[in-house]
Amino acid sequence: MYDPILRALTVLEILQAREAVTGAELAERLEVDLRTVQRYIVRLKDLKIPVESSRGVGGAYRLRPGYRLPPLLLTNEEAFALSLGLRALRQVGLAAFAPATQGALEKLGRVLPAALRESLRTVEDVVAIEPGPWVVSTSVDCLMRAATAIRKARRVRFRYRSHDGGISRRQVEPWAALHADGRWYLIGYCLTRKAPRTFRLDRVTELELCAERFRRPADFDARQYLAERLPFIQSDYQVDVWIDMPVEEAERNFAPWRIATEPDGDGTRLRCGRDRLEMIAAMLLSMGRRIVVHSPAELRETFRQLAGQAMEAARE
Amino acid sequence: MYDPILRALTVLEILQAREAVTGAELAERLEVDLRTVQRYIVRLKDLKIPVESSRGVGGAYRLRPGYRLPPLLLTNEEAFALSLGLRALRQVGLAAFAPATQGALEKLGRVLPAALRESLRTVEDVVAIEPGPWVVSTSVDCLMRAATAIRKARRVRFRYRSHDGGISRRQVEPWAALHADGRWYLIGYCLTRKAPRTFRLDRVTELELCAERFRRPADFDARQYLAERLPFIQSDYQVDVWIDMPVEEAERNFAPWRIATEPDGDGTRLRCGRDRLEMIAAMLLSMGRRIVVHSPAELRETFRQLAGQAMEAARE
DNA sequence: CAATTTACGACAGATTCTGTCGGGAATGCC
DNA sequence: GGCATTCCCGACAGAATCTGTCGTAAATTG
Repeated sequence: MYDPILRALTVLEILQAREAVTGAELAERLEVDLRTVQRYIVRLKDLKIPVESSRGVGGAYRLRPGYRLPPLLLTNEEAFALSLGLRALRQVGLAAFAPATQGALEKLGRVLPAALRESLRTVEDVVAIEPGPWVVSTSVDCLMRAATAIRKARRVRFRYRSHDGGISRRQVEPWAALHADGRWYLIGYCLTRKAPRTFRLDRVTELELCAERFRRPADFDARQYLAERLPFIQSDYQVDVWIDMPVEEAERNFAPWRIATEPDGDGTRLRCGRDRLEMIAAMLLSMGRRIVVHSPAELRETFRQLAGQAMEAARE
Repeated sequence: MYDPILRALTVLEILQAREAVTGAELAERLEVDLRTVQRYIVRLKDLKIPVESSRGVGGAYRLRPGYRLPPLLLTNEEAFALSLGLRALRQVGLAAFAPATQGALEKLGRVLPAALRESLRTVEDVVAIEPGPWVVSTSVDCLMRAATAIRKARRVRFRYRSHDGGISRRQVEPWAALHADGRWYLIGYCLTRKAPRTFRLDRVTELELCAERFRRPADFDARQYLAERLPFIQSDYQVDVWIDMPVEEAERNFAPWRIATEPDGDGTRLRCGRDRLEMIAAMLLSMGRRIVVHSPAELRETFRQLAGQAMEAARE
């Protein structure tokens, strides 16, 4: 065989695959004379390929360490975003990703040029992100499985702890995974309850993918669905009050807090589920508007108590 | 120049660097005839290098996608974390990073094996993150400059819009950048005011690095500092009340909301800055504990009003 | 010091490379 | 359908590189 181009590329290939290789080994592999091998080495060196060589006993040729992996071509901003993004995972309750984020950062650092490695280090050393106190920790594995099931349109089954502590087994056709207000939610059709349901992923355990597939409802908008359902997530009380406030203003004030709004005369009807009434009552008071309680009856009692406390505080 | 090995490697190099390249361009670059270029292409194909070619208008040579860059060795979890992290940037007010995150995702996709590319796509297609309504948008450029200045211990100067709307120019020795409660803060020594200061990055414009360097205070703990200062950030009122609640419980309830706590007899002294008193008054009421107002005087009036409103709501 | 490995110039015969020429296929646009 | 543009390919003869052999040398290790 007499093919110089092929041989040159073969030498390069062998050098990338082996830690070290002797001239004799290359000669045998290429079926050429040792002198010819030496010439190929010189050719590669001429071509700026960093071949290193050592003489004497144990002597051999090597490629300069790291040469085998070329750089990943990211911009400075992209590198910054990747690094900061890994940090921001704590903000969505996924601090458990820490080992993976550390690993990813190290590996990225290995394939990026020095300048971009600097950006990674800047985020690492300088920037801090504090998750809010309402952020709930969620299993990384659980989220990843759920996301995969959604993508592959595969049913899932899991144990679910509802808000009152009861445990049940569910089988679900998962439609979407979404993070809001510090919690991860899984939305889908619950075959166990025969209705669409919203599950908090921090209450899900033993989530497994089933073999069965399903067809997702067409035009399903997860954000919209959750925005509508979230006010009524399982709670001890269903609150229903009227407030003397135009619906546009009410929307602005209440919708972000998962309180459903609906026009009602010249005011607004507010509805939501809550486990405790003090917070919602206090919040309504802070608006400084007239309020009419429709339900629950306990809410009137709560207001009576707040009134007493407020009078006392105002006195002293 | 007559050097076939060099030419073969040059063709390969150009193909890796360019999306597509015509025979004419290669011929010009290599200073050879078009026919020779065609032969080099055939040689590379013979050597199993996946060169693809198209004829006619817009015809050119390309390397098969993905061939140009070897795989980045990430685990599935790491790939998921990287992708989800980019999504989570919206949770810290950095939606403006969107072009960079898109670019980073595409580039990662190019260097990852198909299975991991699948993980990237899963996050892209399936997972949603909704930032809370209190999250404030912040300039990416501003944050990156600030972070760089901190790392290099370089002074910065910028225009600052304080909470009451006043504009001032500041020169600062930046110590830390930190995200909390939906906002980015820059902590440092303000040379203009001759004291440590905390700035909200969304109120900073025209931030530039200066040539001067500085020495950061030893053992500066940004988190600790911010936790202590945040309750008293510029506000219209400085609230000071006592609540009949043990300090441990008070810590649990109030510290997360940027309210400073301090033991006081068998209760707790609470202090914080606030622009409006209704919310803090309502929150205090919702604790159902006895309250004593130290300041401001207006807070007593606020409680009186809340009492009236609560009585009215309890009635009907 | 001996054995082992890399390093290199010179020479003549062997082999590849190159431009030119002529002919063809595929694609997109007017 | 015609035209312009791009890739595809065999044949030929002269130009250029490649190869093994030979002799000589440097560096390393035990």
